[in-house]
Amino acid sequence: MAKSFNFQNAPGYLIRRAQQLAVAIFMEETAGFDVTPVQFAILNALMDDPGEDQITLSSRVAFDQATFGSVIARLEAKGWVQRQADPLDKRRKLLWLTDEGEKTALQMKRAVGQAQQRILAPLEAAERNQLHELLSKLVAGHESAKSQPDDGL
Amino acid sequence: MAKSFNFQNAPGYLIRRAQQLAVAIFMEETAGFDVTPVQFAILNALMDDPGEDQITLSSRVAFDQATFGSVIARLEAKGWVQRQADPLDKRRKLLWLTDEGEKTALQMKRAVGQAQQRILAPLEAAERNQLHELLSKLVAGHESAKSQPDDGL
DNA sequence: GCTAGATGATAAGTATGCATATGATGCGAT
DNA sequence: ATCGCATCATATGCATACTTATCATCTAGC
Repeated sequence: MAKSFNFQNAPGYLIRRAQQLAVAIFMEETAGFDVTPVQFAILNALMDDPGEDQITLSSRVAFDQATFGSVIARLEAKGWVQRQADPLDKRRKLLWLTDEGEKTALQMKRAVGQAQQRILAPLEAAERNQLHELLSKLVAGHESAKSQPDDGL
Repeated sequence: MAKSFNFQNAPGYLIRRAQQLAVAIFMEETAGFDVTPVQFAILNALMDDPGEDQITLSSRVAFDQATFGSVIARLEAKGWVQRQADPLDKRRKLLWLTDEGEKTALQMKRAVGQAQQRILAPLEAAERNQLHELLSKLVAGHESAKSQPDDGL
């Protein structure tokens, strides 16, 4: 019937829609904190690894380094993150959570957890596990393919 | 171990990563066409429904209307889309593919199809179907929740 | 017909997301 | 020690995404 590509069934389209939903739900649940998914991921990663440099941290949260600086600047402006030059390598800037940043991040955890629940709400428990495994496999597969140029396709 | 939320296992994080991968693969496969996933979706939708107005079309491709105008402007600048005021309702601008736009969109189809294949490459055939169904259910579930309970679809 | 509210489109502002370039710095080889 | 190259951070530019506001136009209700 349609001479066009049925984009609504394409995985790329479904993934984009899922991403829209996930972000919208995250923003709803964390309304009042003035935080975005990426900003929370950064705060969270900094809780586990304080003093990390921007490059290392940006790769940990799968974020491009170009935008990363401006995101950090916003977190710094909110008083949640501190930036400090590495005395051993002046190219680097190391990052720490402020006390305020850590306190706020911990307060957000409940809302973020509820957002993750709400994202999966339309699925049964078994289906949630399935989706998690499939997405993990998908992401992991492409990540290993990226690092191995001749992985045999 | 970690006092932080394990964001790398959160569905929101996995969906964001999947979206990054999907867009990157799309751009690789369609390199040379100078097109983005959203732009292709618009061209594609216009093939099926020529003469649609921007609001209707933006909801069909799940795109916010504010950005939609600028995307259309880029497609217009490339000579792929024509915009024309609706004589029956001067608020509306109706959209058509140009001959060039239609020709190019058809040429892109193969590359887009290959991108979709590559996105799913890490999964087995059965898993691809599973993922498709789970994402469809997820998206559909949130869409019905968003609309009125008695909207009858 | 006239006006109040709804609707289509655009504008402005913020925040990713990515590619490329640039400057500062570190490091290895000579 | 210095030169060449790699690395970290930043800057620039484009393209989504979303929110709110504004303007023009349409339509309903009277």
